[in-house]
Amino acid sequence: MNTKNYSLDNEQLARFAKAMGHPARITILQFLASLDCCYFGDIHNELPIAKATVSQHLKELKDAGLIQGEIETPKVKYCINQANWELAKVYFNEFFNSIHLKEVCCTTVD
Amino acid sequence: MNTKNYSLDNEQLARFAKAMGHPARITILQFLASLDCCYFGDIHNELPIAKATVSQHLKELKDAGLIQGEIETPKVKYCINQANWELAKVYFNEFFNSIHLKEVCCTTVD
DNA sequence: TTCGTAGTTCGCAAAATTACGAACAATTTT
DNA sequence: AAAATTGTTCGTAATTTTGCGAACTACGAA
Repeated sequence: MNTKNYSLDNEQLARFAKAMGHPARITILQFLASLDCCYFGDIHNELPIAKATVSQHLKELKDAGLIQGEIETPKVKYCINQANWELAKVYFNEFFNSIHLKEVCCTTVD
Repeated sequence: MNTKNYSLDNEQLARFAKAMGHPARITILQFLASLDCCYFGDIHNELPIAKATVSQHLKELKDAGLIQGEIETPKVKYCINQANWELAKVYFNEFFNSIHLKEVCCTTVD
């Protein structure tokens, strides 16, 4: 993204989080994961957006490594990328569980 | 964001994920959580970016509900919003754990 | 060969994100 | 009163994101 130095782990976690940062993409991931496997058209049917936009969201998920696609002419089959899915799961788990909150320090939420 | 209808849960999860979708914000959250509490200046020292930009990132985390701030003149104290932090934890856990992958369906990652 | 199906890519527009320096407030110190 | 400290807000710029329709590719069917 830029040349600022953040840890690689933080960059990877941010990349996963960013890919999940849109309701359409969350919906796609849940749908895909619940079926194990399906075609573009099935995904498009689940979403209230144009196919060009669905295609873009799928590309972003693919670039982030969370899903993978396979051409089965004339259709395109999509599924979860299991290895990276497990990786993301580990990253988020570590992120949330390595932290043990002790006290509330700020009382105001301005 | 727009008027498309996604489930409220998906919108909430996407909102949390989006807030986590930048390495600077991941760094802030980890730092804050490791200390329980600290001041703006401490956060700024951890990051390779200008204070105005840090302030913007803090605002986004606050808007997403993940942190909270309190003025302690002339400083500003920040900490994790514990209730929403737990909520996010639950959302991500459910998202990743409710899913049981069975088979690999796509072999190609084009 | 022409048509239909299934998706991707292109071109565009609007909006949001990221980043910075400068200006500004609010208090404390000198 | 003047100066220093601590952050936020403003104005601006560059880039990215989101979204759509239209054009395009690739294949199979009529």
